[in-house]
Amino acid sequence: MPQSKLSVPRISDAIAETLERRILEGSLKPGDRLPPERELAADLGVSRPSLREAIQKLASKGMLQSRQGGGTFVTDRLNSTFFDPWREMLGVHPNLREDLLEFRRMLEGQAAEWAAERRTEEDMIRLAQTFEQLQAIFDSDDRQRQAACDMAFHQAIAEASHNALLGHLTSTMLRLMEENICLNLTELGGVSRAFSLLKAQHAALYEAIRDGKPAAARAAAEVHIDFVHESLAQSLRSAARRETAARRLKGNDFSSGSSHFSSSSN
Amino acid sequence: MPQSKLSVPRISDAIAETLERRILEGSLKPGDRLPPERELAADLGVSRPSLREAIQKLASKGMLQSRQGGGTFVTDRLNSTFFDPWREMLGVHPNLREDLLEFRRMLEGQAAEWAAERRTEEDMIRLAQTFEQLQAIFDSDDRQRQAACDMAFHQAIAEASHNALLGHLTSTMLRLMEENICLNLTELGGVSRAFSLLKAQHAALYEAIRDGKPAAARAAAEVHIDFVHESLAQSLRSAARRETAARRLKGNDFSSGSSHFSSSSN
DNA sequence: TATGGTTAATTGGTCATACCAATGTTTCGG
DNA sequence: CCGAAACATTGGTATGACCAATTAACCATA
Repeated sequence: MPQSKLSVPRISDAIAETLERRILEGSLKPGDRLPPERELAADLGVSRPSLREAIQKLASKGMLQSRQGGGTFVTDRLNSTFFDPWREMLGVHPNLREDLLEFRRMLEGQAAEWAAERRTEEDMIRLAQTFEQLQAIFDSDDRQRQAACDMAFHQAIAEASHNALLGHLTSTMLRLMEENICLNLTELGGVSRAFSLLKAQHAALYEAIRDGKPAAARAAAEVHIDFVHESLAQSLRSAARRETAARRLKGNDFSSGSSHFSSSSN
Repeated sequence: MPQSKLSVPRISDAIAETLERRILEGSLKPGDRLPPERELAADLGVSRPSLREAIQKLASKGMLQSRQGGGTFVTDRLNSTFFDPWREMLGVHPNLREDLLEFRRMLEGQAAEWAAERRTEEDMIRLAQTFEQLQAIFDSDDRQRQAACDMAFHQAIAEASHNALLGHLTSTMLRLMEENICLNLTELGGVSRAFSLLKAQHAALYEAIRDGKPAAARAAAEVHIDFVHESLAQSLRSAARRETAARRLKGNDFSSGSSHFSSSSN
């Protein structure tokens, strides 16, 4: 039993590390097929379940992918996702996106309501600043800055609600949605009417808070989120359409073992 | 064309998804220990190796961690994303408790409303179980179990709302308030009338959800939290009085975990 | 020869069982 | 009351087997 090195820590971790190193070193190139599990397990001197656990680990990191009867392959996109669990889950479970937006609707509605009740002079100064920046930046094409200003505005509202929990959660949530916001703004970029709608919604929200009208503020916030929700859904649908179309064009190819670098990028 | 569908749903993936969902919804709280692998595998109707592969996946995502001989635990990393800083702050700034309760009012109100709209048969079964346990346990004197049942009841409502974020946050928040709940129940222990009030509130909440009345459910939840809020405030006041009196008699002592009202703004 | 279908080997997916090692609990002796 | 030893629990690893999907080889037919 050759268990000289891999014994004390978990074997599967050691295996995963070995494979990961081979991949990163280039010994296993993207698209390559690994040796059969039985053979590889024998080579490494471990049992097949242990090897499989290691493979599962790497597969869940997106570095490997297996096809039953086909083999296990090194994936070609190494870039993404070994980050925030929530972030990853948002990608994996699209229904969580719904939950998140629904949750955000509640959160921002409540924040707007309380902000309209409780905003101080200082709050109003900051709100006015972020609001004007937001309205101004929408005339540019810098989606990044637009998203940043949008987040700043909503964050200012949340803090004007003077509930620390609400402020903190809003901040966390906005960070979680940053990509979505950016995507959404990009998608809406072509539609100038959408932007004027957004500006109107922000204005309604701002004025309701400024004028101390809680119910109106909550309503404005909810209208805004509903609009975001709807347009985000449209963005995703059209993105899905594009992807389907692309897949239809591309067809399928694959070669065994040897180097075959046709185009096939994402 | 062989198949363009999913490449056969691997059962380890299904298991991982199940566990993941339970964690996100709060059924498995951070810090919880899962059942033993053999037992859990039997419960899920799968083999232990498959279960282990699923666990490895989640472990590599940082959601679980295992100790040989000890068990497998849900990481509190998810938890800390939202609340870790808050736990210690709550000790230092008691005024944050106000924010927390206010926030809880919103959260549980919304959860009750959605639960009344969306509860399934399974939800109702679990709700009925936890509800009956809760009503029964209030005749005993075991504050720990009372608090546990109370939390289980509210958690069941949150999960019946079918919003993963709401479920997870409720779970986290309840854990954060566990001490308060215990303290509050102890304080109310002498007042038998208070307990009957609590039972009535729980009953109203349960029945509103059962009968599918969202507005009534939200109202019942808010009434309940308002009552908790008020009695908790009284508890803290009387505790503070006792402490003051004790200090006057004894000089110094470190009372365990009691509240020191420091100034602190905001 | 070329094409289509069938067969057989390869390979990942799942399961059952056994044993080892670390941990936690109980019990017993001091 | 305390500490150490015995025991039970639980995750870690290994072996072997069988199933299902894929791939490649083969053969029959046009």
